[in-house]
Amino acid sequence: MSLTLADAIERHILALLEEHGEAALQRVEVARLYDCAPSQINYVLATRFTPERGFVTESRRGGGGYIRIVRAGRPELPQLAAALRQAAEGVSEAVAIAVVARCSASGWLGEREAQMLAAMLRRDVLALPLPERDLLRARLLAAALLSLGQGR
Amino acid sequence: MSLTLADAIERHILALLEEHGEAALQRVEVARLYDCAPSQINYVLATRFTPERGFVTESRRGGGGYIRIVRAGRPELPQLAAALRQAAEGVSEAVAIAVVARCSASGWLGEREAQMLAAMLRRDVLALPLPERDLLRARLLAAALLSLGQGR
DNA sequence: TGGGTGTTTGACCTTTCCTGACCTTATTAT
DNA sequence: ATAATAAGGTCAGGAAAGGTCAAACACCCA
Repeated sequence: MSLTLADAIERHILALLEEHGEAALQRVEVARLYDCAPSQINYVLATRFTPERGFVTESRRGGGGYIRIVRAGRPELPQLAAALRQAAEGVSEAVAIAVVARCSASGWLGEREAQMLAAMLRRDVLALPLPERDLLRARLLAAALLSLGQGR
Repeated sequence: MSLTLADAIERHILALLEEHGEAALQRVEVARLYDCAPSQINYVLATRFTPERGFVTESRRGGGGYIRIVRAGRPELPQLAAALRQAAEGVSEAVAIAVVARCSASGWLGEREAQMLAAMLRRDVLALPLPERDLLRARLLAAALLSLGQGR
């Protein structure tokens, strides 16, 4: 049960989250603190603070750059979104419309939100050849539902 | 999170806008106030007070010169959508976010709708190679805004 | 022992910020 | 008129972040 560097950094970030409700950090600083390559921070974010696990990250480059991690709120929608993301075969237009309709009916999506989503997920808007199109649609739907899970 | 010089100047201008409905300033004065190069003001204007974000700037050179910044009126959704669709180069993530923010600020998009759109238009969600990615983003954004324009 | 999974690094890239040298335009003094 | 002066504009370039990706490494476990 060796504590890897990645684990240590994960705890570091979790502690910050616990204490302040959000974790704001500078990549180089954390890297220096743990004496590792800066890209190691990206690895930790990519493997542990993913949307599937209920985290949202935001960052800015350049002078005064930063990385911010926050917890996503309600668990139900993110789970639905995670399921969608794992739909490796992608999501057809018909299925997507059905999902949107169900979310709308149950109150998760407003009338306008549902309409907007449906418009964006159309075949002719995505306009990609078929294996990729359904995959993209799945990613879009997942991103949309996930984003709602984080309140605000 | 470090406030950069550009951020500080942005706030300065926003405060003026908030207070007087417009911001009229002299480039050298502001530069002196923040102890920076005058061209820094142009940088702030070029990156933050753009048409995409709903600002209009006007200026005059020579003696008695000035810079004036005002908020633009409410954008017309169908026209915005048409412009987006015809953007031959596509739409970068930065521009897309700016457009969404502007529509949100002007009341066309609700908070949740803006959040959802921003999440869907991210690079890593679209996940396509670069010429196509920006084109797809343009189509998605246009479809979304247009769908709302229809409902009126 | 060999293959798979997860970790770590380093080289290279993109974005953002900020300045300084040089240019253009308007006003004012001669 | 012309020259001096007083604005603002442009652009290239350097510095300061964070991002990406492939390759090397490490640790299981059949």
